[in-house]
Amino acid sequence: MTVTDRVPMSVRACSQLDRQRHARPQGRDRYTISEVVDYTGLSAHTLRWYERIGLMPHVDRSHTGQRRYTDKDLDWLDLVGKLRLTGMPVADMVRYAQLVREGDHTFAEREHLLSAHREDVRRRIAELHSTLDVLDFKIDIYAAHRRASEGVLSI
Amino acid sequence: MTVTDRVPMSVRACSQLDRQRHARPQGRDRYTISEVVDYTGLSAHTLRWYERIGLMPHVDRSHTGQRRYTDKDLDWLDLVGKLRLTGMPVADMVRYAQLVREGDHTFAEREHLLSAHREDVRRRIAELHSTLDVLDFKIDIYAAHRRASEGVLSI
DNA sequence: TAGAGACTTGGAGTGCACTCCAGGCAAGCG
DNA sequence: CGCTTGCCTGGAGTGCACTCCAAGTCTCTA
Repeated sequence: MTVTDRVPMSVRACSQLDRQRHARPQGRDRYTISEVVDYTGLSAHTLRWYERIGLMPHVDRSHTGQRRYTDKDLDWLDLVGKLRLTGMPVADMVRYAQLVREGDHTFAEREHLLSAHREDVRRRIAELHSTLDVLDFKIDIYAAHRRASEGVLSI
Repeated sequence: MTVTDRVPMSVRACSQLDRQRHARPQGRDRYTISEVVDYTGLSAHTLRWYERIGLMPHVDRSHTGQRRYTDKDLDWLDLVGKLRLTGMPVADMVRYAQLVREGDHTFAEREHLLSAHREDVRRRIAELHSTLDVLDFKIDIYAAHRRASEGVLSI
C-alpha cells in the first residue's frame, strides 16, 4: 500500500519530439558519456548512478578510466528506457539486469518477470482508458458551457 | 528534465479487485473519516493531508470537530482518484480544486487544464502500447527458448 | 604548454507523495 | 470511573529516483 510508479517528466516531455534528437553515431562502438547523454536524453549523473546500482552490464573504460559505452550498452539503455516509460520500479529493472548477468539459465525467471510486467502495463492501459472517459465527460460539460456563453446556441 | 509521475502501487494493486470493496453507504451524507477510508482505499493520513494542501473543497465538521464527509466529497475523491491513476501531479489537482472553489468564471481554465491532461494521457497510452510491443518481442524469445528446451521442437 | 572543458568519485541534497508519531480530546461501555 | 476506540493536530520521517557538489584528473585546441 504505497507510492511509487513514476514516469519521469523528462521522458514525457521528450518522448515524441526530440526522440533521437541525436541518432546513434554508427559503428564506433566506443561512446563517451556525453555522447550517450545526447543519445538517450538521460543525464550523465543518471548514467553513472545506473551503473552504481547495478542497472548496467559492466561498462568498459578507456586506459585512463573514462567510460566507453558500446552499441550493446545503447541497446540496453533503449530497453531500460522503455521499461522506465511504463513505470517499472528501478529495483525490478536491477533484478532483471542481474538475471541477464547470471546467464542463460535464468531465462525462465526473466520471462516470468517480463510477463508479469506486461500484465501490469495492460492493466494500466485499461485504467487510463477509463480515466479518459471521465475526462471526456468533464470536458464536454465545460465545452458545452463555453459554447453556450459564446452565443452559439443563442440563435 | 526531472522525475515525477507516479501512480501509487496501492492504486494499482487495488484497482480491479477490491474496487468498491465497500459500497458507498447510501444517503447518509455525513461519513466519518474511517468510512471514507473504507470507501476510497486512501488512508486517513492521506485524507487529512489532502485537506491540508487544499485538495479538498472544505470538509464539514461535527460539533466536536471531527470530519464529516458528504456524498459530494466522495464524488470529488472519485475524480481525484481517477486523476491520480493517470499520474497527474498533486500540484495540478490542487490547482484544479482551487479553480473549482473560485466559481464558474474559471470554467475556461478548468477546461484547458483537463484538456491538456487528456492529451498527456493519450500520449502515455501510446507509449505504453509501444512498450508492449517490445515486451511481446522479448517474451517471445524467452518463450521460444523454453519450448525448444522442453523438447517441443525436438521431434 | 596553458587553459577550457569533459570526465572521475563518494556522498550529500532535492522533490514528490505520502506515512508516521506524540500527545491530546471525545464518546460509549461494563 | 476507568478503559478502549476513534479522532484531532503539527511536524518529522520515509522511499524512490534522481540531482548536485567538491575536488581532482584527463583531453583537446590554440
